[in-house]
Amino acid sequence: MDTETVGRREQRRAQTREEILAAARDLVAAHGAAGLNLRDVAERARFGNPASLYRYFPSRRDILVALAGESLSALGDHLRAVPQELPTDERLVELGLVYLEFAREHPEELALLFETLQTLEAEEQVEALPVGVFTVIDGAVRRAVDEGVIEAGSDEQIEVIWHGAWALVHGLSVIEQVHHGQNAELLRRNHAALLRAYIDSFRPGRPGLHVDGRDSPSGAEQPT
Amino acid sequence: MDTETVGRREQRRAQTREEILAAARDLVAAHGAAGLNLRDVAERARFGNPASLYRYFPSRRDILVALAGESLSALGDHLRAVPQELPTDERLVELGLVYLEFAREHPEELALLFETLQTLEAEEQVEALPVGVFTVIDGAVRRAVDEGVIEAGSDEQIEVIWHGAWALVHGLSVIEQVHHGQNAELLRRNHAALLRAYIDSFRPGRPGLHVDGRDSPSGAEQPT
DNA sequence: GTCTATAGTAGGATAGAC
DNA sequence: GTCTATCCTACTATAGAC
Repeated sequence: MDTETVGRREQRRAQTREEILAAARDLVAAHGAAGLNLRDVAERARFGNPASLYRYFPSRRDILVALAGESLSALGDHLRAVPQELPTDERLVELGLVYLEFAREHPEELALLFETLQTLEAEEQVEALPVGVFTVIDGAVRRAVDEGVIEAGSDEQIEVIWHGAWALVHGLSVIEQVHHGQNAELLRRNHAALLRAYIDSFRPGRPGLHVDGRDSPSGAEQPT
Repeated sequence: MDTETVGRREQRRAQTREEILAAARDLVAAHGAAGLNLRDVAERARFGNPASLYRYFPSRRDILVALAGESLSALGDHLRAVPQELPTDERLVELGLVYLEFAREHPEELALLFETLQTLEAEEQVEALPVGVFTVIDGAVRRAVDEGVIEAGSDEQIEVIWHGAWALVHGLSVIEQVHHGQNAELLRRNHAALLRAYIDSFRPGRPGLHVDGRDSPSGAEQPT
């Protein structure tokens, strides 16, 4: 076996895969994941017909999962681009705004990402997607705790806080999408203020978060 | 024209429409809106074939829009069932928990609702959907302001606060869906605590929300 | 590894009898 | 207003030549 030849072949192959995914990404951005069909992908990737795609991906679904992984990775790149040098609380706000910007520019990719997360079991998520991206947020919150910007007494509390932050930010992105006109603008202009308010609610000396831990038997009160 | 006869006919017709929607709702709950097809709807509504559906709805899409309207209406019923007598801040938390419960029990319907909101323009939203439901949340926040539980100086501020609350709650519902196992449970158990923290951040005497109003020229700082 | 051709399936919508 | 029958389109995926 000539390893160099194999290396070239594999590189070429990986490149073709990338081209297919790039074509698919454009189409998803334009028509949504549900509207993606292999004919268009083949055409856009300059294949004569869809059959060739099956040399690179075993099914349509695998293309979408790979695409979701790339989207998550891209989101991670954006988040990591937020300077470490920013004051910790401002950095948290900025991370949120970057997420919102990503959601605004790539709404269909983000929707695909959530759809994919939903259909995969926990272990499959780890296999198929670069879930390490989430450590960026976790790390930022941990730093805020270390520096005393926010107060948290346990890992679980930290987890709840950053999941809540993720929820707030993602929810804002969803609601921004369903609004049109003036209301959307008013809300968008106040995203940063809302993020600051959320962060402030965990500052030391506040009533704070009373986290109900993983092993504690008493659940929070549930309606009906 | 015998108005009574016409009345009966129309009532009968409305009832059949309801049966179709009920069938569609079950199928959407089971397989998602994207998976809904008219053959299954016809079968489940005890029609011999899909053709008859077109006497009641002009297209598949119209069925889905009508369904989204019913889902929003049902959500409104759940929200209105939260007792007015509760202390104002607890009532806000409870409204959030009820939303989360609804999202947990009817995830596909809620997804359809957002999908529908997204595809409709602002005026179409008002025409096709019972958007008055949103006044329940708006009203609850206004009462909190009147009672001094939270502080807000303008209608715009109130709007931002309740849209933020909606975002947080909806985001939590989405993130709950993509989590499996222990993490999901930890987060779910702390939903109420997160909602309380959010509400507390608008209590009087806090740094509070500095809302950037609809007509003010300066936007909040945006990343890059 | 790319092509042509096509199998196989499915679903929205309509025509027209009753 | 419900039925049978069917058109038409579209899509994933595979077979097999080159």
